[in-house]
Amino acid sequence: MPYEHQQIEQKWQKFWDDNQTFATSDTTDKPKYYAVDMFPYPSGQGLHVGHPEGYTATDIMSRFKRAKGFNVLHPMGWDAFGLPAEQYAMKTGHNPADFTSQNIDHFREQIKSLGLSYDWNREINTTDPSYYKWTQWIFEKLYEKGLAYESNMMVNWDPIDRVVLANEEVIDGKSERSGNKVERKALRQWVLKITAYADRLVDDLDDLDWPEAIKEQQRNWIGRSKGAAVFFNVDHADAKIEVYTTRPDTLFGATYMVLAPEHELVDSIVTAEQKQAVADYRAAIAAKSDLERTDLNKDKTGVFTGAYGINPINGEKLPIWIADYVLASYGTGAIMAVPAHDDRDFEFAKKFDLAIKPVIAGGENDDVAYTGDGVHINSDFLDGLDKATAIDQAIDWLEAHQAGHAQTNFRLRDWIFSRQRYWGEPIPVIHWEDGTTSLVPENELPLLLPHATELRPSGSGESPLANLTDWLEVTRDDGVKGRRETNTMPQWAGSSWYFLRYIDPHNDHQLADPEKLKYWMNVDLYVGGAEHAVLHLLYARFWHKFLYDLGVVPTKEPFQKLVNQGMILGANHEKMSKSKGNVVNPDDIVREYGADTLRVYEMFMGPLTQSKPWSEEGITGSRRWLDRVWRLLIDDEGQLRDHVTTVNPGDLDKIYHQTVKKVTDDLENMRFNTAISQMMVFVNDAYKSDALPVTYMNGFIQLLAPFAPHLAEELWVRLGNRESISYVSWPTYDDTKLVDDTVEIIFQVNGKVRGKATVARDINQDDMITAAKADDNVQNFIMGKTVRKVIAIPGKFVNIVVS
RNA sequence: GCCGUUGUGGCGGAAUUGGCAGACGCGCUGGACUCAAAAUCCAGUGGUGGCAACACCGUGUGGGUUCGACUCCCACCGACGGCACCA
Repeated sequence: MPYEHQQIEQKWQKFWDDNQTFATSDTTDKPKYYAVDMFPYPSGQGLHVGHPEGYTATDIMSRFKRAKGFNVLHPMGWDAFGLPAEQYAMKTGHNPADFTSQNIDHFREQIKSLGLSYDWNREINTTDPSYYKWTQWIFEKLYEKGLAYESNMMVNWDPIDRVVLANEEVIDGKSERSGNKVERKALRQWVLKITAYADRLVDDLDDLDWPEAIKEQQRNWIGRSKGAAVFFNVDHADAKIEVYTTRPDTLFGATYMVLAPEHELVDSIVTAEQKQAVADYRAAIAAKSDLERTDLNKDKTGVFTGAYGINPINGEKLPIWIADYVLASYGTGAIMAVPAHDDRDFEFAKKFDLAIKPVIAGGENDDVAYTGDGVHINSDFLDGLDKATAIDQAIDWLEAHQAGHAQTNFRLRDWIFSRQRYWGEPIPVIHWEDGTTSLVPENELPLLLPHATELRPSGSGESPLANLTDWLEVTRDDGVKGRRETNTMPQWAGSSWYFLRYIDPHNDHQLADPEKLKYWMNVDLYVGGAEHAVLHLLYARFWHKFLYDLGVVPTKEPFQKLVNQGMILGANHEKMSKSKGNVVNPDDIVREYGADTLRVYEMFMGPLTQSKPWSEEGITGSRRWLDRVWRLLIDDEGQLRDHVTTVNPGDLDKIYHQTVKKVTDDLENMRFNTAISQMMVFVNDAYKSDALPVTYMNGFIQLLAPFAPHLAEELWVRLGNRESISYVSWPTYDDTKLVDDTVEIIFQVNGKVRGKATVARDINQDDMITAAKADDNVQNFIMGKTVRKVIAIPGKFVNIVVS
């Protein structure tokens, strides 16, 4: 009887369901292990072959840890708010809730067909009111703590989808999602003060077991920079300009100043003669998109305001310019320019013929700014100092003369949290006609998203909720009328805390029980794509730290260990896409080869973290191996083969114990590909053996079970064991079985292998050297030469150095 | 431009601490089984030379350290990802 994957996989999936094999208890004295997948957006496309990769990895770890005696929490859920559903609803006239629910059913069915050991009792859905009640609750807490505020902001506006995008969602001036060109537009927005947590978000990265690349991306994104604020008086005016600089040591080299065109002081300092030029320049800048101001335009522009600033350190008059290479949104929107030692200032100074004054020795070349370290010159009390010392002394001087102070700045901006969309969590706020704003009372949460049969753009830039009058308009007991907030939350909201809800998914009076949170947090393993390096992972860390400050969660960080799975590419080494025709549908693979084959193949392709191309031959190879495992134990009639026996002739002792050790070690380190290859070696050896000791076969099937759980359950029973392998304790190995009495040592001459010999394991150095010198081929290479040195490592090799 | 990752047979990849490069799989070649084929089982398979023993070359390139380097150091080249006037 051949290996019939369909029948076997259905049988065991039903068994796990019927027996609630993977339902997780909160009350146990076992150590815990919490493994989470980045939950998917249930798109209409269904599952992609990339999904099972990460899911299989966490599933293998979960099954392994169960067998190792851990209480494992391994849940799944749906990140189900999002723009595609809204767009589809607008097109078809359906409600997003209805087909989102269909999509979820489809996703769940597909995921279940992969044999993943989720506790489905804990399934969560961000669009479920009992879930988003708590998303809204967190928002209210942020509001109460002053971390959620309204602001008129220049936002990234997608004019076609009519949505506001976060900076992170804009790539090369286009919407990451729609590809539409993004414009600047001023809109009232809800903003979360993530910058209040900037320092902690940088500092706490150090203790996390995350890929260095991701940590570095977050550090760069937050962009902490240390420098100084310096105050410049404006000549003949009652105004003071504050600039930010990381190089206060070059203050003596400042030759001009620049304000961002939007800077609030521009109007008050501009001279009559320059008024028109400045107005023209600002008008020209306002018409430009962000893309045109940055990426497309490397050529510097600007105009002189006619005003002068006074350098506090030496009283020099510096012309004040406006230029768009200075950003209003960073620092104070004003800089002191030191063209001798800053590339951008240098370029600007060259173009507009401004003075260049070196204050650091080392810049011999007049064609570029010298940005390196060196001895300070032309700098009065800083002369002769190096960069670090000069920075410290300059700051001391500024502080002593009330002309400035040390200052830390961040690139990170506050998080624009509102979207002009229907299909998101309603922001639980009411704007009253008396001008006040209030939260929806906590006991009235969740504020339900009203059911809408037909979604239409409001046309005003507001979300479609603005059309739903019944929902929109409210009246207070005292007769004052109000209007609900029509903005909804971004998709990042629900995904910023979902891993907490799995811990206590049905709690209706708390986000989650603190005792349960204390037991389960942190997440021990979090697996997902690297595309979430700064978006989701930064927001989730921010909310988590906020909840930590509130005392809601017991840990400072949510995810102790993060692993990014690599991408599965098409067979042509390119990213899978419909247009390239290289998409592989997991349903087809599961049907034709089975979920176990898909799992084994995706884990065997290469290291989890690496991108690797799909191969049709590869998947058949994995299937062939599972067939081989089946045939090793089961004969053509479907009976256990006779050579599976209780006697042990000993020929598999070493390879069996080696395999247990290697697979165990590899699993601890998530090296799934090499674990599988070791099991292949074992099977190859087992095929050559006349007798297969049943204890070894049991142990091998246990090693296989995390990878190919259905097949393993089936063979486990056929080997005469009681049903269900999931909680049988993991096999152990015997160190003494790993070593032979004899070892093969190699003989080298000048580091090249010239011979080998099998010798007793405990041979001493002298005997090894004697054996080496006696070797015929070694003789050929040392004869007639002087032996300079002999290196002998017992049990490994002898190296004879001759000349 | 800056930051990060990475480079090994025809292909995916292994080599955990500086110690036999290429485990395992795919592909290919040969053999067994078969009327034949497929499937399966067994064996071989980095390149060059040689009947062979074996020799020489070989981990992106060029140098270096070392008895010994895929592994460590320096310089460079290519691929991928991120950031990109952040003062």
